[in-house]
Amino acid sequence: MPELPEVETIVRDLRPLLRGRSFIAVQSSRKRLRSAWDRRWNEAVLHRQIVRLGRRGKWIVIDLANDGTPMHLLFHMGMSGQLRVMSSNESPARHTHLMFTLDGGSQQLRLRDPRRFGGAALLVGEPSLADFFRQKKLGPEPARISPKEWANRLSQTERCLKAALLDQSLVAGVGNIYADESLWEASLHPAQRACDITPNQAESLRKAIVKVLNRAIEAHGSSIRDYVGGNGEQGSYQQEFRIYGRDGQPCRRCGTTVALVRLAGRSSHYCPQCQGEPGA
DNA sequence: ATAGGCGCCTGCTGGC
DNA sequence: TGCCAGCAGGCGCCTA
Repeated sequence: MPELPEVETIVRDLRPLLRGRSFIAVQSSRKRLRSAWDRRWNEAVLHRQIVRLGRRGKWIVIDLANDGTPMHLLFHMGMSGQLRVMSSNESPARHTHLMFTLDGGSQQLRLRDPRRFGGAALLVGEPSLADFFRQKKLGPEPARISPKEWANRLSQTERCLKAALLDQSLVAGVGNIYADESLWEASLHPAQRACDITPNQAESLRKAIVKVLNRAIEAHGSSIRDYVGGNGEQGSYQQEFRIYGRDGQPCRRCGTTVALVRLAGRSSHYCPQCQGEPGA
């Protein structure tokens, strides 16, 4: 589930709750996560000050103090992940896989992930954080990419726009919801070949992505099923969807019935009128 | 080398 | 009412 706006919301929620604090105990379940947690890390993260919380693509990055050697605690939410600070008294919800008890003992940072497509990792020293993301082939942040580089990246793939936007190596953080929302915003058809669009279209798409992601962050993300922020609260951007999940309903721009197709193995919603047909 | 398909998991929904 | 197929916000591996 969580795409860039949801992950950013989790980070913003957790930052004031975690910064400056440390873990005094870690409990891990035996269920294997896609990004598997090594039980030896339970000990390694203890008693280190949490220095910084950030985000890269859909990854949450927590820096721990470690005498000059970098130590990064990473989380990925997959499709159904939740990362929240909760009271230690609260009994863990089903599918809670990691629990980090905070100093003082009364609160815990908990990772819950029913589908287990997410996970966590600890990077100590080398490989560096940059190497980790290089190995993952993680592309640039949408807000940082230059118009020129963006147009260049799109021009180099024959895949359809929808598949290109979902490719984390082309641009980091966009998932199925915000790909559809951005393509609608830019009036571009999801099946259009990325290399076929004009420089002007590429630029309007870049702006649309940044605009949609920023609006979603302001709304604390989209809560469809599982998603909640780092404080357990739901987002509200699902109320502002222009196209995602609206198949069969009238387009908010022109009233034409919103269509649903399958592209890159994912459901893709678009308006046949104002997003045109590819090549048309 | 690139692009598409499948599998990994659990839970919920809709149709029969 | 109950069952089961199909589908869900992601991503890595395999194949053509």
